[in-house]
Amino acid sequence: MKSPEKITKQSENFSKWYTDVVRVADLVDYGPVKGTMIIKPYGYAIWENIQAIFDKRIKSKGIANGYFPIFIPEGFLKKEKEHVKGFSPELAVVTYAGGEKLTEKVVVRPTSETIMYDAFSKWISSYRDLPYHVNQWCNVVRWEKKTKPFIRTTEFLWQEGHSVLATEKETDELALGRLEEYRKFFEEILCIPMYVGKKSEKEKFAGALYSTSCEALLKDGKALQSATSHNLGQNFSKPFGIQFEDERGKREFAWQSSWGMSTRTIGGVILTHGDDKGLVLPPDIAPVQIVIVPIYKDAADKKQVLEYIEKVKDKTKGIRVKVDDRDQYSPGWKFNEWEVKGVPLRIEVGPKEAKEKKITLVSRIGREKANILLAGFNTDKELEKFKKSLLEMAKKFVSENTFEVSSYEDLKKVIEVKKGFALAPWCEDSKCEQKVKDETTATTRVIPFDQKDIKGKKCIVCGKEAKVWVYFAKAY
RNA sequence: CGGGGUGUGGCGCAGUUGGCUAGCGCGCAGCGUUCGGGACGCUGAGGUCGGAAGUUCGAGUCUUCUCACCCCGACCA
Repeated sequence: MKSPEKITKQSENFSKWYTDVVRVADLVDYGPVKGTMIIKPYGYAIWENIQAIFDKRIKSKGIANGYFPIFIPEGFLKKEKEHVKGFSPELAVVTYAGGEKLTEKVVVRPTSETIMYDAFSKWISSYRDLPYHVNQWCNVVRWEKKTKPFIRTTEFLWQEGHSVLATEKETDELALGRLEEYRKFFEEILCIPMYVGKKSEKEKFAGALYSTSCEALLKDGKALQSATSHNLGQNFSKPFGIQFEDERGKREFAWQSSWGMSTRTIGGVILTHGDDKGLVLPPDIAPVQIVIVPIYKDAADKKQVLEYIEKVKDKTKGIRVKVDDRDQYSPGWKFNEWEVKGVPLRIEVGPKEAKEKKITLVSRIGREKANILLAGFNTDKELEKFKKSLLEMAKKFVSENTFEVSSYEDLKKVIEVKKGFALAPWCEDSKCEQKVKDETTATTRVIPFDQKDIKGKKCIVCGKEAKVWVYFAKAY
């Protein structure tokens, strides 16, 4: 309804700034159970926009949606031993239901591999059934110790896509293809540049052959794993018995991939574009893309201004535009309100504009006021311009906060002083990775796909021959 | 789980060595004046002070226990 509260400055307390923004912009409220979050209509509208755009992209690849149960027999999780080991500390388990103690405990899904793959084993029997894909939009529950709205919550919303393929090669291609779809989505729609690559053994998904990820560099220098795509190999098809007969009649275990993106993405948007004024939303996902604030003193002005606004609205067909004609708030109050809420463009219309057939256009970034003729105003062009500068700003920030390092001292400096990403030569030994984590709390984020020449480089931790370049950063 | 902190109307807070009708700002409702960068006046509604037990003639205030949340770690696709 109203946002009278001030937002803590980013430089004072970044963490407080974040929680202030999500609350004051009316995105969420805390739920009564620790770590849960109520997504309010304005926040949910952002998610719906993300869903709508990405869902369309999934379907354009010929992948349809399905829905699997939220309850999973506990035994399913146990079939893949790394998977259960990875997830058991954070499971919510139902032991009592319908007034009775359950003979087999039921797990609230933390992810759906197991319940889906049990079903797949019944549905797939021939190479003609492959590739098989299904995507689902749903909620999952992970009982995390430390939570933060959108970034890490006990229950969150996501899409999880699951693919079953015949060969390793196809699975590699699929997994990488899906990751590239995420990367494009983040860059084109959310204006967030991503580092993409492979996860280290230590950081991979529990049960995967390997994992790939999109990592964002946020305003506080931390990394946010924003979407992942895994090659699960035959790790699940074997325990779940997903087998098919190939062209020659030979029975083979299928290859699998899962890929997902969650409401965490909204946290990434806030932490990439937000400023001391509040949210800044990329136009494609903004619930309100343009807000029109009428300005008038008396009834005669009001009539004239509102009539003129109808003409302005003719120029904004097909986009999400809102006219804020609430009388109880002053124009200045409304300006601030919609800035907190991250609306990309604002149009101010008063008697002057109405008379001169003009509008006053103000961007959420920059905020210089442009007094332009209505006839020369093109919404698509303006929103496109906004998007472009948003992405440019984010790209600039990422490149300014990514540093190539050649020594352990440099790495520490980047993590602790400069607060950013460090690209470092690494021997791929998890002991070295662990040492960095123990001493700096930074972890390996991704081994980028585009590897520069590593010949002759030494691992910054142990000094032995380096095998890859890897990004280190503190992670959310 | 370890360290630190906070719980008092919707939000932010004050409340003295225990003392009688628990205050303030914002927000909310009504009326009036305002309206080009968070307007103002008057009137009003709203709280068993996180919970439990105890000490006391008397507890927001003291004691013990407990719960929740926040920050920093640990843990965690």
